[in-house]
Amino acid sequence: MSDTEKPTLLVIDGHSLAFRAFYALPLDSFTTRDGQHTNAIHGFLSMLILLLQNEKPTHLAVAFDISRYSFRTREYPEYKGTRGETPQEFVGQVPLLEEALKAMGVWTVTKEDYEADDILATLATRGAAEGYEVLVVSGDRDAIQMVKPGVTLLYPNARGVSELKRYDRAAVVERYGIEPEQYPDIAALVGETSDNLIGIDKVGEKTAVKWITAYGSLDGVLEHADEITGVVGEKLREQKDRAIRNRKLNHLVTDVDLPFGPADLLRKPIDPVAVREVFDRLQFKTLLERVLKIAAAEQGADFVADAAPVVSGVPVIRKLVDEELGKWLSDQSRNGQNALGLRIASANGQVTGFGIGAADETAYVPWAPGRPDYVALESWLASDAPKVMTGSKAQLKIASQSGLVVRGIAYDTILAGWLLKPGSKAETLESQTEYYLGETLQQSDPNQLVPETEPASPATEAWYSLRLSAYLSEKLDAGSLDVLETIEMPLVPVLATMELTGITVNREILGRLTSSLGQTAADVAQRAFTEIGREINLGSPKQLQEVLFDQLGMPKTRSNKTGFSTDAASLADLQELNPHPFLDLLLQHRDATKLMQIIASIDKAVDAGGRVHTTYEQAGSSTGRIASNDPNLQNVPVKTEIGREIRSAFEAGEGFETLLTADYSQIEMRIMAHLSGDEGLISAFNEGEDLHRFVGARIFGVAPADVTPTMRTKVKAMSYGLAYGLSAFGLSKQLRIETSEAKELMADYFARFGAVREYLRNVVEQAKVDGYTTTIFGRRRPFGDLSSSNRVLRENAARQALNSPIQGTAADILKRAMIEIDRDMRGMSSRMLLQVHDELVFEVAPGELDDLSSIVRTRMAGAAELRVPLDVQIGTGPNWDAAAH
DNA sequence: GGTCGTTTAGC
DNA sequence: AGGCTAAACGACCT
Repeated sequence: MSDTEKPTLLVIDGHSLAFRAFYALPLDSFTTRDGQHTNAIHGFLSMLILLLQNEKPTHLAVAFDISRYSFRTREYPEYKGTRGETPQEFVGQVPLLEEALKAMGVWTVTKEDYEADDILATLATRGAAEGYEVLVVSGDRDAIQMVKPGVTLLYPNARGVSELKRYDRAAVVERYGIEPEQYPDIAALVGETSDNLIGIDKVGEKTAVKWITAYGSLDGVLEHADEITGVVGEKLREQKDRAIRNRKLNHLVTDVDLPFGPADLLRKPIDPVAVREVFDRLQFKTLLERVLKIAAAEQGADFVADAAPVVSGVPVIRKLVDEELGKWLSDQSRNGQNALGLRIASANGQVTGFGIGAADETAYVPWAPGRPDYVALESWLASDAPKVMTGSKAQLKIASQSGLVVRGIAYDTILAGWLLKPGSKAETLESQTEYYLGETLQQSDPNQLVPETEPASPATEAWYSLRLSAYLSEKLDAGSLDVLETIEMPLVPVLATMELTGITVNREILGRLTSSLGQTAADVAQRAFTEIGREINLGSPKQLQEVLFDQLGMPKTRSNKTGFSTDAASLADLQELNPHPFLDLLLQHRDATKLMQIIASIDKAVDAGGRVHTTYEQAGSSTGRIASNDPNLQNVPVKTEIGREIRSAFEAGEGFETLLTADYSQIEMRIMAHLSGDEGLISAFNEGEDLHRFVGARIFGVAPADVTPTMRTKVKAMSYGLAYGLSAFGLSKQLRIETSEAKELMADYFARFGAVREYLRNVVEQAKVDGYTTTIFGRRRPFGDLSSSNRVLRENAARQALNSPIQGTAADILKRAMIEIDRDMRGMSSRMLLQVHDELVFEVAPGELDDLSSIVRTRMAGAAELRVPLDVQIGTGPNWDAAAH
């Protein structure tokens, strides 16, 4: 803005514009994966962004109505009375819109007893008087009266809110044939349906304009009412009170008592971190980019993705040879007291160098195997001197493969960031630097042969890791920091070793299974095609729907986004209502192909040494669990006979005696017993009786010996379902019983185990107050939607909240056990291979079985002090299936 | 080639 | 209208 230009004040009627957007954009295309509708927010923000770009306002505010009641409804209760209930889908969007506006530095203003348009009129009047160029955005026609020199109205056209028509004085005259201040007089005569203001019968815009032009104002028209001839004249005289009332109500107040003036509405800077957070939640990608671009243009390049990197603060990189390095390391770390940032650089799986970051200095040491002068470096790496890394597990593995020992990894910013925000997308050093520090780290672009910009040095990266750790530690609460220090960090080398070790897989077994399954699949498919008289792709839900619902005319199943569900439960329902051989064949085909897929994913991961190496995702889940990928070894089939055959392909490696598996029995139920303090459940576990039998006996009022298998199945489903927030409806579906019976079952359960219900209720209540849940070891999971006005969202959040402490505590417990077991196994040749949520798999070296069994049992059982014992089942055998129990 | 939705394997 | 995952595939868009 140059000195000669006037400041621009932009004021927007929030509700009217958002509401217009709500009806202009299709609800379905603007809904997040969680079911939150966003069409009104999207429409509004995209309009706002255009305004920011085109109008470049210096001052900006969005006014909202507090409720639908104002001084107008007090004077005339029917005012706006024709408006139906505001749709819930809209109401739920308003708080989120306000959040987004806050993140964008936009003032939002309200005033009790007034409508947003009154605030706008007041600000417009004051703004024009104080020398602002005022732009008013409103979807309410009454806003026309605000137009005057210095005040322009931007009014959305019929198509939505993205195109705004400018009404200055001349445009109003051209469109309506009257001056802006005369508009309320016209509207008073004609009436306004949307406000439930009825006008004079037979008087439309044309007549009203003619009269006002002739007599100057509504008062003039009423004074000369006698002179107006014809039926309309009669109506005017008869109904003039309507016009007077309308005029009173459609007059916008221009002197609302506001605690702020135009000057106070100076725009605040856009907060890129907050904007990212809110827009991510809303799943607005394009809008996010547009906002960040505006932020870059307005606020400088500091924190914006495509902006130039900030280099000013990054210390100079020193290249030090060994003796100097040794001194430098000990100086910078104060003899290993202070943590230093570390980045292990590599190419093609080979270490190429080490970046080290201290507070004000950084160093880079290129590395090649076999060079003799790394004594100081290697001794520092192998020492307990604390090191801060970002993504330590992958780097540790590479170092390991290059024969380097790295110890003392005290902090990983990826894990810290995950504990702060579990469940968000996996972070990288680049994304964390940008998100938390607001700076851009140049990364090498693998798609560019000749890079335009030099990627950041590992030394710079190490320095950023160190800075990030300081920032994150400040953000983390004590409990999360404790989880980081005592669980997640010690687990890193344990997982790294497990990944490097891998597990032996017998490919012959897999091969045999694949060919037999392939045979079955082809066979079943042929028979299925015969049944329906044509060949389709059985894997295409779309083609299946055609066959099932069009060709075979079966009853429609549960609907989903692409039509009707064809999942196993739906097909089972169909089989009951409308038996057909095709259904069964289809299920068999699905079964066979699914197993083949799983086998293929394992088989193609077997390395030259006959072992598969999964990668554990330590910082990905929302609850604290570890995930396994590439291949996923946590979903290897087990429930069916063929599944167990697949498991039998996982064998003890050459030179090892046997596999050993150890798992917790009913750990989640035990945690629930502990957390709820339910005496009934606690005694069930303490007596060591079969849990479901014990609970069944209580619920059905019979002796434990008389609990039938049917009763046990029901109780088991019930118990497990509780920790997931299962409803009576869900239980009835699963057990294929009547909802009424499921309800009774739940009532009986809670009658006997009332503390469980009490606990589950409390978890959600407490989470609503705190905004997060906690495991018994202090791991947190945040929840924002527990008070959402959107029912689906709110109830989903409640179920997640009641499950999180249970699932999360179970995850904590096994992680703690793994750390202890790994420590106890030092010096042994046996190895920990796999983790499957409540199970560990080991490879046992000759002669170590007894020792290992005892270590595993002791450490797993002792990983937490609960009010019930932790029961550990151990089994051994030549393969994973045989070692199961 | 990327993203979304559906389905299904495990806990 | 049951929590947490990974993966494959089809469908659709660019």
